[in-house]
Amino acid sequence: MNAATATTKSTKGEETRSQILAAAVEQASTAGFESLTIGTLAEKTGMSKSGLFAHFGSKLDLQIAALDECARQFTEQVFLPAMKSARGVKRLRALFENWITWPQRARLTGGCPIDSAGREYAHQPGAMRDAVMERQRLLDRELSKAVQLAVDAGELAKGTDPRQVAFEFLAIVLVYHRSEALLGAEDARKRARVAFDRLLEQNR
Amino acid sequence: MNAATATTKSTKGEETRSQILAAAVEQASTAGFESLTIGTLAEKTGMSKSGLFAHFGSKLDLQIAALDECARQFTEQVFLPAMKSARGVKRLRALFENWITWPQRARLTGGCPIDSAGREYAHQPGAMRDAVMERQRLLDRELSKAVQLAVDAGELAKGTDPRQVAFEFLAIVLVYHRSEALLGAEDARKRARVAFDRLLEQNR
DNA sequence: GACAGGAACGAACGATCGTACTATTGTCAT
DNA sequence: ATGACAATAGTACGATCGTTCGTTCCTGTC
Repeated sequence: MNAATATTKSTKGEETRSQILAAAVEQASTAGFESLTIGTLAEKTGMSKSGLFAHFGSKLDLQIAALDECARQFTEQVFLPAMKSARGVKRLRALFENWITWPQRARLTGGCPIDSAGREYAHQPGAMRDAVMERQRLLDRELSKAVQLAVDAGELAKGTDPRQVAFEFLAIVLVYHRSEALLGAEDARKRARVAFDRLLEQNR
Repeated sequence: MNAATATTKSTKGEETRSQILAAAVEQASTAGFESLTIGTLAEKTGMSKSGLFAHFGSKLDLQIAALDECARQFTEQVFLPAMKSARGVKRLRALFENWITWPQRARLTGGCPIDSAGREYAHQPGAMRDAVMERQRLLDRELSKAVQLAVDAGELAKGTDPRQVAFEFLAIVLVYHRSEALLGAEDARKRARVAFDRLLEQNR
């Protein structure tokens, strides 16, 4: 590799693989991970079924790879940027704002894929469920930690239960993503922000 | 029909049709409406594919019928019972409590099918989406109305925005159904109730 | 320029999908 | 009891599913 893509070493295979995953993530965001299909994905990427299939070895592996890619994008575009804000309420706000604007910014026309995956596999045992719940748990922990930091900084009341606040934080995010289609993104966002402000206010 | 099932007139056909729908609702609650399959459903009800198919005429009609059945059960088991409580906060509480305990009471092992449908079709145009969103809108309106009654009764503050409260009400319900699988039903319910109490408190 | 290895393709498989037909069974008013 | 009609079964169709296999193409090394 002489002077390749500069940022990342990438053999040809890795490159097309990530193209496939990009298509898969978009598909999953609109119609869910269960809708991922070798044939459809092959058509969307202009490949043959077998050529695409070879990158993963099984449909399940493809689904899991797509889930990982979602998590990676979430970390990169929602979580890490928020970490640049000062710990405390400011960071919580950044996290919230990044999160609810993420699908739009990332051109995930179908909304938050994390939401999608959570609902799809919550009640269906298997490898996907395990993977989803592990991610979900991690996210919950990080969220609680961010709340705790706000408490430590004295920006939220001493007695605050971080996990309860994280619970309600997630509640607002979920209902936002749900209501977006129903109320329109604008109204939904306004309501979500009002709810979030009150959540912070309440625990101040 | 001499003295049939007493409560409902029901030809043989209608009876098996409702059996099919019962199976469909259960299936949809765990794996979503998109997972409904003529073959699987036929096997589960002990019928032939063609025999089952004849009841609906198309898969789409089957899905819509299953959705209607969900809505019917919701009305019957969640909404109407709450209407027996005195209007105001008491009724809101009943609505909330009935809602979060509904899947368990109705043996919908996969959680709230309304939640399922909302997420599945929010971003996918078509007849199912239209049907889901119509139901969703109706529910939203009824919920807001119930909140308004609490305001009128002086149990919530004068300036309260009923639709905002309905929004946050729904937020808690959604996150509850999501977290149930993650945290266990017991913890999730506790957190949901805390959140709900605070929502009421806040607007008092 | 020959060669190796990775990457993509084409064709085919058994299974299952939704749906259309026809035939058989069951139910109910007369 | 019989005839009409609703309810269910049987069979077959084209399409698509995930997957396998053998072949071809591309790329970089000696």
